[in-house]
Amino acid sequence: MNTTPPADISVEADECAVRSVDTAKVAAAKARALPLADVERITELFRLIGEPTRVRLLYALVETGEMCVCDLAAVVDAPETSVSHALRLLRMAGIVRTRRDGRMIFYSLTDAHVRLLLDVTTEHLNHTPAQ
Amino acid sequence: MNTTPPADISVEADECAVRSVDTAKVAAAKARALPLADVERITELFRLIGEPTRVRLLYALVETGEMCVCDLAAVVDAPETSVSHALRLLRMAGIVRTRRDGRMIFYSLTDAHVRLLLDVTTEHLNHTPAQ
DNA sequence: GTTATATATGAACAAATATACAGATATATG
DNA sequence: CATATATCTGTATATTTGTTCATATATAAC
Repeated sequence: MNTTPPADISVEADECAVRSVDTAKVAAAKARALPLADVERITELFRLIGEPTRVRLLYALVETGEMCVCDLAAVVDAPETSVSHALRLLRMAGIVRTRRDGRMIFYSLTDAHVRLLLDVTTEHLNHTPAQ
Repeated sequence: MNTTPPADISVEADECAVRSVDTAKVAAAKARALPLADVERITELFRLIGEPTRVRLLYALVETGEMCVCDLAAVVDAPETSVSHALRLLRMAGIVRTRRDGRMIFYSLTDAHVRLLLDVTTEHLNHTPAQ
């Protein structure tokens, strides 16, 4: 390995001199890095799922297909206003969609993507005891 | 309030009376709901991935296998202290693991789970134009 | 031993975010 | 029309969280 190569140390010409040890590896990682736009979309998706109430709302939709706001509020035992705010974030991100029927608005998952993410993760947790 | 319940409306006996429209669906969703411990673990995982620097760090590890802190800092162009803090969160959650070699500490993904999550999502984004 | 390097840790501060309350909108019903 | 219901929206606040700076630890080299 590159355990003792002081010959490999380099200083980049950026504004804030960044040291790197394995220059080739750094260059390769930079070359294959995700475009910023992709990073933002991925981050936004995971950030939105990463909150307890929203996870439970999404999971309820996975299980039931679609539900109205007040029923979702009943499932997660939270005020309808809070649930409405949470659903709005998920809807604006394209994670859930809405269908109006009279006074009620039914929410459902936009596609199978989030369901897959949750399934993969719950499956993984079943095989990985909590640390 | 509870006088003459029109058909399906019900009021639960909880502390903060929660209305529900489709009682059966609510009951089913509650019955199939994730255990709280699972909700917490899933939430924590997605929350940790849901931040731009950490996404980029994880993606760099996906691409290169393992890297030391200063090289990771070079890749994401952030101060080494920030990267160290970010990596600590990922390590405490069991998402990455460390290997010491001399003065340097090499980080890598603990298992294929996060790689799968990122792959599934980037694949999905490729087929879903930004809204 | 001392010095230099690589990383970790603690604390403080600013920015982001979830939550709760009040009020607004939209639809249904009489 | 007026009233009730289901949901939404705006705002304020309290909590969370990322970042930065200073300091500490651990290893290596001298």
